[in-house]
Amino acid sequence: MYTKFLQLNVEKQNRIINASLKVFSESNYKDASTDDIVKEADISKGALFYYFKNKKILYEFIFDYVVKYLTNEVLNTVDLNELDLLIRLKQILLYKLSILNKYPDMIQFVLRINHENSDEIGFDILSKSKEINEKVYGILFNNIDTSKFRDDINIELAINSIIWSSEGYSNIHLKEMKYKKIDNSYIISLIDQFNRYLDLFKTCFYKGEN
Amino acid sequence: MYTKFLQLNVEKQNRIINASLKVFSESNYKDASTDDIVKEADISKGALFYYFKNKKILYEFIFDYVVKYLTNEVLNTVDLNELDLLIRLKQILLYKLSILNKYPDMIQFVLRINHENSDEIGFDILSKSKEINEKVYGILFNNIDTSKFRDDINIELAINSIIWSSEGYSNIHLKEMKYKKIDNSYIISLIDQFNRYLDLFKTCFYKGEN
Amino acid sequence: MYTKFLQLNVEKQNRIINASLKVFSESNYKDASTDDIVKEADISKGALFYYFKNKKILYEFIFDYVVKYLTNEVLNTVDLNELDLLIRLKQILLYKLSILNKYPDMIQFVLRINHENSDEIGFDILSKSKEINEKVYGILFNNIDTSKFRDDINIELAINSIIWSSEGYSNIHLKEMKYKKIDNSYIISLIDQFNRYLDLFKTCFYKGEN
Amino acid sequence: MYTKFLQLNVEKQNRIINASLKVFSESNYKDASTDDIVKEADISKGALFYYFKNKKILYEFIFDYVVKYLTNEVLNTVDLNELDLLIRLKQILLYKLSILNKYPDMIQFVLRINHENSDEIGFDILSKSKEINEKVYGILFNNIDTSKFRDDINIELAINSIIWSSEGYSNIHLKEMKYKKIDNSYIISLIDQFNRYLDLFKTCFYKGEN
DNA sequence: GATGAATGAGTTTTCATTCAT
DNA sequence: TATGAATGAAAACTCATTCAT
Repeated sequence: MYTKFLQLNVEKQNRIINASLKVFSESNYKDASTDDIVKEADISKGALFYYFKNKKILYEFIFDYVVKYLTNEVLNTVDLNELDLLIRLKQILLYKLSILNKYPDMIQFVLRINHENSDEIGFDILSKSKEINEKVYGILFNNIDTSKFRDDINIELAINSIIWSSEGYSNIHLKEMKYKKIDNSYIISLIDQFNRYLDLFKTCFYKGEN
Repeated sequence: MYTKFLQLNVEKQNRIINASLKVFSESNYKDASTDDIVKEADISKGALFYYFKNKKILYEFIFDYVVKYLTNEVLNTVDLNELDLLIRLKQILLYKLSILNKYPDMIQFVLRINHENSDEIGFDILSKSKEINEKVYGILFNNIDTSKFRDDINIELAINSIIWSSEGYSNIHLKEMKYKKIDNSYIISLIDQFNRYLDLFKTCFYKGEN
Repeated sequence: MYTKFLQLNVEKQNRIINASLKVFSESNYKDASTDDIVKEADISKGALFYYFKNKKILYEFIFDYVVKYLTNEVLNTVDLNELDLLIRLKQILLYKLSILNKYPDMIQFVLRINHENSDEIGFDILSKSKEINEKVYGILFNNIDTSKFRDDINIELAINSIIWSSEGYSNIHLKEMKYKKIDNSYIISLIDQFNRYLDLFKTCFYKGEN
Repeated sequence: MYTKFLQLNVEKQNRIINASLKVFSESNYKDASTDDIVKEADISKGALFYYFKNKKILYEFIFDYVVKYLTNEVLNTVDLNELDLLIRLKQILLYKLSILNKYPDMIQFVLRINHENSDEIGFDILSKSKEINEKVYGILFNNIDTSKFRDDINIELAINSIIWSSEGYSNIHLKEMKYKKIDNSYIISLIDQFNRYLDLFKTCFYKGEN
C-alpha cells in the first residue's frame, strides 16, 4: 500500500507526516492543498504522488497513523491498573499534553474529523472514528472503582459528569495552547488548576472518608 | 454594506438567508457553492453578487445574522431574573432545542465555525466568535446565586464544572438529533434525563437544606 | 444533456464542433487537448466546460453529431431506388467528396475511431461504431440488383470485390486531398478516373448485354 | 545512434524490442508508457534511457526495426520469379499470416502508424511510411505478367482493382484474428475462401484460355 | 553499467466573480 | 435591477527524463 513511503528514511517520513498533519488540520480534506503539503515537507510534487497514489490514500494513511499513535500512546501513558477515576483523569490530561507536545497539530486534526464529508474522503470516516472513540472510551472508563462514590447518587451519571467536566477543562486549555508559547511553568499551572478540579470532584462525589 | 439586500422584500431576504444557512452548514466556507445557494434561493447568479459584493461579504452577513438571532433568542427564552444555576441550565437546554426546531441548520453552522480557516473568510472569525461566546457566557452565568452552593468548595470551579457537564450532555444529544427523527416523546425523555443530572448536581454541589 | 451548448448561436456551435473535430482527428482522445480546442474555437477554458460537463461528454457529443450527420447525408446523397451497384458506388464517392468539402476533418475522425481505447472514452465506442457501420453498409448494399451480374460467377464475392476496389480507390485519393488544394478540375479528374474503374467492373462482372 | 543498445546480448535486445512492440501497438506514441515497457522487458527505468536517449529515439529504432523485418521477410516469403498476380497475392496473404504468427503485435503497430502525429514523434513518420509503402508495392507488383489479362480492359486498372480487393479481404480477417483464437482449421478456411476470390478474378479479368 | 527515486511541466476540471444585455 | 454566459486562476495528478549511488 504505502511501500514506497515506508522505504524512506524516518526523518523524511516524519517531515511528510508532520506537513500533512499541519495542512489537513488547518483545512478540511478538500481544501487541503497537496501543493502546501509538498512545500511544507520540502519535497517535489511528483514525489508525494510517488509515495502515495493519490490524496485519498495519503489521507487514509495519516488517519490510520493517528489512530495507531493515539491508541499506542494511551496504553503507554495511562495505567489501567489504577482504578480511581480522578487519578486516571489526571493521567489522561498528561497523555493529551504529551500528544500536543510531540504532534502539535494532531489533536486539531482529530477534532476536524467530525466535520469531514465521507463522500469525498472515500471511506466512512465518521463511523470509523466513532467506533474507535467508543473503543477507547470503553478501555479508559470501563473498570473504574465505583466503591469510592457516595451511596446517595447515581454513579453512572456522576462518572459522566466528572468526565465531561474534565474534558471541558482540557478542551479550553488545549485550544489556547495552539496559539501560545508553551513553557513548563504554564504546564505546571495547568496541572495545578486541574488538581483543584479533581479535589472538588473528590469532595462532592466521593464518600467522606476518601 | 448590505443596502441592496436590505431593500429586498422580506420573503426574498428569508429565502436567501435560509439557502445560505443550509449550504454553509452542509459544507465549510470554501466548499460551499454559490451555485447551490442561488439554486436553493431560486435567484440568479448575478443577483446574489448584486446584493452581496462577494462570497465573503455574504458569509459575514449570515454570521452576523446568526449572532443577532441567537443573542436575541437567548434573552427571550432565558429568564435572567432566575438566579438558580440549575434552573437556568434547564432553560438553556430548552433554548437550544427551540433553535434546533426553528433553524435546524443553525447549530450545525455555529459548530462549524471553530473549524473555519480565517485566512479564507477574510475576517478573524475565530476571535470574533470567541468574543461573542464570552459575552453570552457573561450574560448567562454572571449573576448566578452562589449562596446555594456548599461552603466547603470553590464555587467558581463548581459552576464551571456544572456548566461543562451540562454542555457535555447536550452536545451528545444535539448531535444525535441531526440524524434521528425528533418527536415529542424523544424530547421529553431528553429533558427527563437532564433533570436527573440536575438532581445530581443539587445533591453534590448545593447545601443540604436546598 | 448538451442544453447549454445547443442554446448557442449556430456560428459558435460550428466553431466548437469544427475545433473539436480538428483536434480529435489529429490526436486520439486522451492526447487531444481541451486547451487546443478552446484556442481553435476561440472560447475560454471555462466556457467549454460550461457547455459540456467534461471531455468525455464533449467527445460523445461530437461522435453522435458525426454519426447523425453522416447517416443523414447518406440518405440525402445516395438514391436508394437506384439498384445498380456501380451507379450507387459513384453516388457514394460523391457523398464522400461532399463530406470532405464541408467537414475536412470528419473522415479522419472516423478513421481514428478504430484506434481509440474504450476504457478511457467511457462508452464502448468500438462496438457502437461497428454497429453503425454494419447498419450503413446494410442500407447501402442490401438491395442491389443482382440480375445484371454474369451467371458464371459468385455474385456475393463479386459485389464484395467491387466494393473493396471502390474503397481502395477512394481511400487513396481522399487521403491525398487532406494535403492538397482541392479545386474543381482535380475533382473532375478524380471522378473521370473513377468512371474508368466502373467501366472495368461493368465489362468484367456484368452480363454482356448491359 | 543506438550503440549502447546494440552492445547488449541478443536475448535482452529481443526482450526490449518485444516489450516496445507490445506497448506501442496497444497505445499510440504518446500514451505508450515507458514504465510499461520497462516492466514488460524487465529492465530498469534508467537502463532504457541509457540504451536510448529518449522515447523518440526508441520509437524510431522500433520503427526502423519493423521496416527492416517486413522488407526482409517479404523477400523470403514471396517468390518474385512468379509473375502471376493471383499466385503472388496468395503468397502475400501467407506472408501476412506468417508475420501475425511470429510478431502478433507488429501488424497492429504498422496499422497504427497512419494515425500517429508526426509533431510528437519528431520525424515525418507518415511520409517515411508512405515512401516505404511505395517501394514495397513497387517490388511486389512491378513485374506482373500482364499477358494473362483480357485484351478488352485497362490492365493497370484491373491490377489495382484486384490488389484492393485482396487487401479488403485480408484487412477484415486479420483484424478479426486479433480477437479470435487462431487455429489451423481457421487458417485453412481463410485461405480456401481467398482462393474463391482468386478464381473469381481469373474468370473475370483473365483471358478465357487461362 | 545499472538502478529507481525524484523532478516539474503539462493536463483536465472547478467555481467565484464579471459584464453585456 | 436582474440575468446567466463567460472568464481564468488554481488544484490534483501524470510521466518522460535525470542523476546520485
